[in-house]
Amino acid sequence: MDVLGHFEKHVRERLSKELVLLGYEGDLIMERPDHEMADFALPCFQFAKQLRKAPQVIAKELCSELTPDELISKVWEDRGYLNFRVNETMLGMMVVRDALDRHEDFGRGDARQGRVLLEHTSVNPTGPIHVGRARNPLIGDTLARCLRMCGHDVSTEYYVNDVGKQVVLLTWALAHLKESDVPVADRQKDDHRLVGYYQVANRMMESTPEVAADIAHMTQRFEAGDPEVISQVRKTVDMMLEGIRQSLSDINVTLDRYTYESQYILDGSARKVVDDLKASSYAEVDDGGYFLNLEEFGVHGRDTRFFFTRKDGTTLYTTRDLAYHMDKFGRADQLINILGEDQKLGQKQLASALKILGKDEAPECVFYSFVSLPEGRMSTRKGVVVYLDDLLDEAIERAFAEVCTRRPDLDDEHKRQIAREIGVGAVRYNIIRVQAEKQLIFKWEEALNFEGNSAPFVQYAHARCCSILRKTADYNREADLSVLSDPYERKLIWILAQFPEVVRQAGDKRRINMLPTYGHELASALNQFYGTVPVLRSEHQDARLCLVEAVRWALRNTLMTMGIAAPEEM
RNA sequence: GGGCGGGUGGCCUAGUCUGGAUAUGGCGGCAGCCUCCUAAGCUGCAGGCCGGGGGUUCGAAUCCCCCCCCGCCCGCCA
Repeated sequence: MDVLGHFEKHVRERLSKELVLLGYEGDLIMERPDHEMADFALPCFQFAKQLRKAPQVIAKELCSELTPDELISKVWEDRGYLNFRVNETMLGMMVVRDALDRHEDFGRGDARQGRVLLEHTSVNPTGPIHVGRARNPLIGDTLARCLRMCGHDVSTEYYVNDVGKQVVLLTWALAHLKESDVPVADRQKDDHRLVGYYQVANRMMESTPEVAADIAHMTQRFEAGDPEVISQVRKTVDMMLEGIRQSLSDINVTLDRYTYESQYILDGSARKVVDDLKASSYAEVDDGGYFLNLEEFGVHGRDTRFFFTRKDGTTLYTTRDLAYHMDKFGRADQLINILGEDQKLGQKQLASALKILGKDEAPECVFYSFVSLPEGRMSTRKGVVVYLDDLLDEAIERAFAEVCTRRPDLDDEHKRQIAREIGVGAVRYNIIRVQAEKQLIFKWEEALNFEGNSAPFVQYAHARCCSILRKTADYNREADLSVLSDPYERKLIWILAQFPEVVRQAGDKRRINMLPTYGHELASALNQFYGTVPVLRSEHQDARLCLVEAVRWALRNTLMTMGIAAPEEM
């Protein structure tokens, strides 16, 4: 158990014992008030009814029984609250020691049972990733890192949509359009080069019936299993996917596995899903197309009919997705999907269908709202987009300019390295820091924010720690930490001590936005300490160096779980 | 029409699950701080009927009901 958790458990145990003596049975709720107020607080209103006493009286009675001990330095009553101050010296010694002993494992939870399969990104390979969709890989990758930090065994997966009209259309475009037919791409990466073909072909399909018929014919050949078309489509998808993979890699996102949708047609598992569903009592037919009646699964109105075959008997996207989920359940104990909010109904229907197929668990979903532009929604098809690659380039370029003015002493390669780490960090941080359900409007000046609540702020605090540590050849890591009693030191220790708990909660609650919030808070406390309390050449130099190194590990580990580099100088 | 999610100072945002003591921070604004460990920093000031209305409660940003605004979804598409 983490150090602060140990303190809290101790307080709870002592409280429970006293409450039993007072005649109270039941749970007790403790709070973490503002640090200036107290460390732990017990609102005694919760006991008033059962004990038939005023909260103030209960608090006073508890207060007189709960004498300070090794872990608790102060207990006092205040308007019905019983407040606690922990023994800050003890907390400081224990938590700094923990960080200095465990380094990159500081904050890491004990190994947990079961394999987690986290599906994220899974964007259609029809164009480069735009910032509207970038929320998906960033939430997914950060959650994966966070869950691993919590002690889970996590593997990540991208479901590649290589079946259907969209990819056939793109394939058709590559075969029938000349380079001169499409606008010149801004960059030579295949995803950017190819998206122009996709956009032009979409317009042609809408305006000229012959093209639409041609593409429809190609789609039929594809679905009939024509090996030539299938291999052509696969080739196109792989080109596009390589570009997407590169973009993901540029923002520190790598996936453990790419699973192609076509696999489930080829291996017959989609067909098996159709057969199994047809055999169920929920299956009905309308004009040759089979659907499930989901009335009793709480899916009402027009959404009740959940089709799983076309009238010609071929499978649908949803059918393949069912086969994919059956496959995933065979490979993991727990499924998590990161999805856009437009997938909610589909996931509900999918969960019902899985139940019909005999699975009693449903995948857990994290939904996010879309990022839009001030002008409205982004669309790859219409070309109304800001691509992730462009945002990233801009961020890195601005960071580079900033590094050049601040650190002219560094060589060019080093400056570029730091600029990359800052640019990537800023982009990741700004998307991750807001709650997933909140709708975002993309604004360049916000996405490129390098001050205040931003990645560079946290990275800078880390670099400051490194800078101090770098200036001392060596120091006594066994120094007496009980001298750390300055208010800024105590505040810093208190926030440092929250780290393991923050990681745990961010993972368990799937609320990764707690990580940037915490990172900012810790960095801010470090900056305040830095500005007020001298470390080098001070009377408590070694103890303070221990604290700085402990904070450095916490900052580094916070940044790492967000997929953001922790530069040693900037 | 139905379903789901958001609404917190000028702008953005934490907290809502698990109700508690003066609602978290940032941006922007104003005023200060670099002979001292990197000023991507620090300090101070101004700015809030937590969308509106009812209810539950000793106590509501948080729970319940109604309403308003914004987003998303409601294809034999993917």
